[in-house]
Amino acid sequence: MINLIIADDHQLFIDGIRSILDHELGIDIIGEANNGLDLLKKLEDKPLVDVVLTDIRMPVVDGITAAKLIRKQYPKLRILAVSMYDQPADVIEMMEAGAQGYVTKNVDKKELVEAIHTLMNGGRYISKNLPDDARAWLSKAPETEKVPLTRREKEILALIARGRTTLQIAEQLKLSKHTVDTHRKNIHKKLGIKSNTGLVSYALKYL
Amino acid sequence: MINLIIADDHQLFIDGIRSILDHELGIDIIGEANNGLDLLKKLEDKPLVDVVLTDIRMPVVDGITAAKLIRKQYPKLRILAVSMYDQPADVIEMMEAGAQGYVTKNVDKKELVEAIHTLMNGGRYISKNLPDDARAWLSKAPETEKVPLTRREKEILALIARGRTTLQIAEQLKLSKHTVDTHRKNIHKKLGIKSNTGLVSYALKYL
DNA sequence: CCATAAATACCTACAACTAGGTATATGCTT
DNA sequence: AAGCATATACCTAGTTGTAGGTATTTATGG
Repeated sequence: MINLIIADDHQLFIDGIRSILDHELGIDIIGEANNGLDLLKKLEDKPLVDVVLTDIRMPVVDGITAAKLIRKQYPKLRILAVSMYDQPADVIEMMEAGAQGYVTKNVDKKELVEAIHTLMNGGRYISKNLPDDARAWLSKAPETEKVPLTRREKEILALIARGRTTLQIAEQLKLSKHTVDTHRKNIHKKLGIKSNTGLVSYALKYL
Repeated sequence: MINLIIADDHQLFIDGIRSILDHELGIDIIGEANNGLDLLKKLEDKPLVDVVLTDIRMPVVDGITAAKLIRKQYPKLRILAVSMYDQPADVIEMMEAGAQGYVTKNVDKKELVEAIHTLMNGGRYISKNLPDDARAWLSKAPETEKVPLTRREKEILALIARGRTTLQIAEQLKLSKHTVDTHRKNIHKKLGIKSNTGLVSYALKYL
């Protein structure tokens, strides 16, 4: 089940997306927001969100700014921009801000669902009707899954993956157990993983 | 560091092995026993043993019987038979009982150390001076790392590897949390792994 | 049918992890 | 110099895991 949240300043558009995705198996709309700030607030409450579907121009906090903040706070979250604008500059700005996908508001249901699934599978998506200049961004920007862990955090993650306990890591690195604990909590938060067992599978795959 | 324990009813032989391995870097003799029963008792106290070096004919409980029991209780333990007998029947019986290696008592230090290291690296070893009939067993018996986990245990291991907690697993399988707990402890014991993080890496590799 | 293996469930005690804070020092960057 | 990220350390509270038991019921193999 893919949990998503929609942010757009036009309620009618949100309702439209709802009616389109409502009967789509495996996709569940678990929240909506009318601007970027509202979106960020909603994300705090909902730990289960997988994908954010957002407009790029919104009041209070725009979608691009929101994307940048989301990228930092919830790096595991997938961001799909849905916009009226098809200027390459907009697309590129939004993708650089941290979105993994960009579709215009006139895509059909099939392409929207395809984009969502592509994102969930770790891919990126720019809708087919966008100018080549925009779509070219996909090949220009290397698909580096930026793991925003610091050096220390990576070091500690590696030790957790090798089965060390917090206390053992603290001894080995000559740190207080509190410090290691804090690092571990920060890793949990950054990766959106809530347990050490989850960290092990992550580390074995991506480290 | 490889921790090993020697079992032989001739103290002189044990002392001989000690003097041979004493200055071998990376190998530490942490115990000895004079019969199979004694060996099993020693193993209960010493959780760090990697390799058991054992005679096949011993009083009280013989080496073959001991090997069978060890195989069940400590599946991760490597058993190297060291025997005067070079009859293929003896070799095969001991290997079937669960030994991973078999050397005669007249191997030199070099071959003994080689055998130990081969076992530690997951391989099997039958000393070169043994009859071809005996050595042929290696190719006949498929090297299946028997994972002695039951169906239920594998099921639970898989769920642990997916990050589920004991309680979540209990709910999913409609069991008491105590039951899941017991299974988890049995898995720990069988695999010689002491933590769930360790189980995750094991499961991702071998399951 | 009997013995053993497998699966089930409970107990105690302690260790480790999870989740929410706060706070300070340091070094890099603008 | 101010701001930000990083690394460090501590607090409370509650949950989960680890390690040692015991014990009963349900297959299953001989």
